[in-house]
Amino acid sequence: MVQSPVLRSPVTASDRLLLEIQRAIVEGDIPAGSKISEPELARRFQVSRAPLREALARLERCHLIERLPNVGARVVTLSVAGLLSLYQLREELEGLACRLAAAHMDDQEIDELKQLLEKHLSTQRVRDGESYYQEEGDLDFHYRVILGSKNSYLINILCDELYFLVRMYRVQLGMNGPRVSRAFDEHKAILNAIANRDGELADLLMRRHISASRHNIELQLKQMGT
Amino acid sequence: MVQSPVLRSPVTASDRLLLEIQRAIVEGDIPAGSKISEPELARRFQVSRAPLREALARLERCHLIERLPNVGARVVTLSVAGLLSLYQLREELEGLACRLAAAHMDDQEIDELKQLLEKHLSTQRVRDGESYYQEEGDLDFHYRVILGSKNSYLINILCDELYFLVRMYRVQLGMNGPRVSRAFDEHKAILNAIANRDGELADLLMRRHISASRHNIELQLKQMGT
DNA sequence: ATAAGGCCTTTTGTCGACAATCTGCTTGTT
DNA sequence: AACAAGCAGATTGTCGACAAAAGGCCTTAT
Repeated sequence: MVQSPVLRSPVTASDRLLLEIQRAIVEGDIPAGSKISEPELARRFQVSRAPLREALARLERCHLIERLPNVGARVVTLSVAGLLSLYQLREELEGLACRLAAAHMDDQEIDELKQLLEKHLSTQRVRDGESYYQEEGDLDFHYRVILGSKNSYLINILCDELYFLVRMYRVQLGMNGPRVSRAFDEHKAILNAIANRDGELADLLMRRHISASRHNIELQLKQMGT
Repeated sequence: MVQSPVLRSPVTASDRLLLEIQRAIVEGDIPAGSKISEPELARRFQVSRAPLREALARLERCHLIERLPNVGARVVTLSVAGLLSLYQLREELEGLACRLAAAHMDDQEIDELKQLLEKHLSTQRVRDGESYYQEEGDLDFHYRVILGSKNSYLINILCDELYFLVRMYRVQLGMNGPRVSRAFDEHKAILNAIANRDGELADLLMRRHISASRHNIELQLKQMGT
């Protein structure tokens, strides 16, 4: 089984490029919707175009850029329609992941996940309402559950192909509302269901959790619009 | 909205390569599990390694090959576990696609799909039990429904990333049983549900349809094993 | 004034060669 | 005889340059 591209440490130049450009796009350092100039990026990162193009191919794979033949690449634009499509998928896929995780995670993995949540709780109390938790911690929990499904295709789609786009929406729309503590409780409920081997319940709770998260971002979007 | 890589006619050398190698792998012309030699393929298709590597990157994207840094690419191996994972996902995703299609397909699209089924029926009657229907026609129906969902991420995952692997399993395990006519009836029932705007029912029927198809292939696999 | 057409510049796609890394074998040692 | 170290061959990753295509700009005709 091949390891996830995002987890393995960068061994090659294009690996390093991928991580750097990924971060730059997610953080908005390279603005959404902007054209990508291969010569410019090659100069900026001090590499030839060969590894750069390899990295661009992988960026396309995680939906951060769009390429047209003989025209070039462009950073994706964020939209309400895109957000809805994305979260629609996440609801379905992460729901499935929960059902599978309840069946396939062993007791040790569940224990480790419990400990992770406890760590989140303390972190959250120390710097309550901090966006760090929302950005990394939340996704970390989801990450673990997805890995627990043991379905390699599901893992690949969620962790490699959609993960960064989700982060991009969150970062660029400034997710830092009061949903943090609520999200934590929801995580705990989901994990309980998994620990009880109640896949159906975990599925349902995860769908609600993601649905609530989507609502939250939609609100943020409309708030910005007015 | 960027057009599907598999639909657009090949404009560049790597496009052409992708199609040719895709076919070769799906049909077993390049055997499952075999190592991919870049120099060899480059000679075989009369191109340099640059477009070849571009094509390989896209082949990895649709799960037909697996690459390791500094080691190279290898055609995927087919396994029961892989098949189950794949069909698990399809059930979920194509179920969702049906629900969305019932909501988003317009009357004209539904009419066209009805005509497609009629065409399948006549084709099936003429050369009944032919594998052509099973290979192309069935996937064609699924294809249309997926496109009808209007969810670009869902379309991308199913039509670009999983489609060819599904075909590979079917072709290499020789799907040509008596399921053909039954599958046709199931398609008709699904389409009816969509036409009636009954997304829930379409979802349920599609899940059953795929589940039955999975059972069929599993049977074939076990039959080969004994 | 506007629209069509052709040039020019820039960008993308492809090529062949070089550098870095891995694989398998030989060789030497315990 | 078994195992480790090192070497040779081949393969992958990267580079710089060339070819082909797209987009912009100017000219020209209506």
